[in-house]
Amino acid sequence: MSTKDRRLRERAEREQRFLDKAQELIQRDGLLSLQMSRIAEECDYATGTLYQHFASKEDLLVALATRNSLSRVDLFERAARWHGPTRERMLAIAIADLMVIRDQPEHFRLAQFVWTDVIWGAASAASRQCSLEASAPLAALVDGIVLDAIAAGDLRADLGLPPQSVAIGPWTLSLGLHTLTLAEGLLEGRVLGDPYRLLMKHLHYLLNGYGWLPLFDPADDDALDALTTRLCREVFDSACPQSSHPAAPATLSDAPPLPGTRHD
Amino acid sequence: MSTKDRRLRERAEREQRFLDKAQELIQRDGLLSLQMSRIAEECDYATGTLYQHFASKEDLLVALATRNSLSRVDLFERAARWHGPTRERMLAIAIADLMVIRDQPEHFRLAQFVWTDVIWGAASAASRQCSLEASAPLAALVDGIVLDAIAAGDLRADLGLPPQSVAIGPWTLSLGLHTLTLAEGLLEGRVLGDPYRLLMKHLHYLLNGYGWLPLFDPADDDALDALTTRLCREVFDSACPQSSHPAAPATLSDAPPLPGTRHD
DNA sequence: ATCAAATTTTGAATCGAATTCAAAATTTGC
DNA sequence: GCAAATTTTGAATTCGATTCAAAATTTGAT
Repeated sequence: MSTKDRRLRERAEREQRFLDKAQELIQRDGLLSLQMSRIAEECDYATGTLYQHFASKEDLLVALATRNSLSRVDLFERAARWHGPTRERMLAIAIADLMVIRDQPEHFRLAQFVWTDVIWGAASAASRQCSLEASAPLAALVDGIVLDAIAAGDLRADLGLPPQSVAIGPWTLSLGLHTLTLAEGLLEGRVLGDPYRLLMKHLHYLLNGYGWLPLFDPADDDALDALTTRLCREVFDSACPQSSHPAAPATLSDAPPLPGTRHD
Repeated sequence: MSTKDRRLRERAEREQRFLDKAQELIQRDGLLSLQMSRIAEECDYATGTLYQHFASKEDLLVALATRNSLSRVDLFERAARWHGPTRERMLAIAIADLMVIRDQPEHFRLAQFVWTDVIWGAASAASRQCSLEASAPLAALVDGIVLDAIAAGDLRADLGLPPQSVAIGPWTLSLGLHTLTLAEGLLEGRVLGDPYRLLMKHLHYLLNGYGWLPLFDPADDDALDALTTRLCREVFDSACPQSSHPAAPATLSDAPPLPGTRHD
């Protein structure tokens, strides 16, 4: 029954085109002004057709965020499967995150918005489920690094945390800092640079706290930058997020402090 | 000119009543269904009057979030001014945060929503400025703890981070974990309990990573709970967030792992 | 106390955008 | 080639934020 297959495929393709267009419109006009009718119109479909794919705007946003996260699996896989010390593989995951923020800040903004109670709660259970399932492979990659680290003796087995929970630490640190950096808007312009070196520093301190070998002294800025740059190159063949901008790679001390806001 | 004063006071009072009502409606019907006209109506004012105080719904939300954060200053002050080891004072700040989440999860949900690019970006510059200023005192309290720690020799002075940036670490860790916990919705029901013990654990590992004395081994669950409980009691005269629920204070190992989703 | 100007309040009207749904078009099965 | 089933269409509906002209109130001067 190839006809049925074809229709299914065409339908899936159309869904992707809708998502592509949504992404494009968000990029162009911002998340705030995204209109369902505009998405449909620019794809040469009626509004109602769009609603055959996504039950609501929230569902579309969740689907887009889900697709975005899937598009990063290969980047994360590269980090996780890299043949290097377990600690450096975990760092590479964080760097992958930074690269995504550098290249597609919209992706993070969308994710941030979607995790919000208002959107997440308004999306259908099916969308949510789908989103959670899609992210399982990513989580598994990170968990795998932790397991390898324990197996290799780089990390104590008795941290009092299951491996998945260890991975939560670096993850929440990144999530929190990205949130502050983008939301505060005080760091705008110089998007990458200091806040992300700050993240790497805190990350090293956290890993040191776990006793994840080999320990590293993040106070040595030159060594920190060298390590980050090396990982970018060796793992991703990519320029380091920090040095990709013409901004201060040399000056370290005149970094303006992060904004002094409390979230709650 | 007392007449003018009175009018100003009455106006300020009315603004507070609007915010009170907004809070009440959010509590009752959720952030999603908050309606401007409803707020005005239930305060026995016309919609237009509400708009004399807040130029837009976004501005009202930012104002409410700002007020919420101000309402927590005394809690944070208690933690910061407590006479105890600097490390425990920093922990107390995190515990204060946990107590707020326990008692007013809506406050965090609102803050999370407001920091979102969509809302933050749509609010007036004045609202944003006001919000940032309001949070400066909170930030200063935390920074003070870091300074005290360095002065007391509990913390190296050469972490390679200005004091404000050290404070960012615990803060982002908390922010990130709260975000995951509330947004994922997978931990619903048993709101406090494991995820927040997890936070305390990671926090200790991070502080250990900084070398913040005295070091503490978070793998010892009993000691961890004892410390947290003691701080709740001594600093806040309050029940510990973790044990305030009838849920498992004894069982530790059967904790379900946190959800395995990646944010971006 | 009284009046005109200035200010504030009112809430119905406007407007924008998500969502629906009956009619039109297309596809399917025979 | 045709009737039933499915899909698409986009104008109509609906909801809710925002506006604004008219009504009410307050002010300041006499």
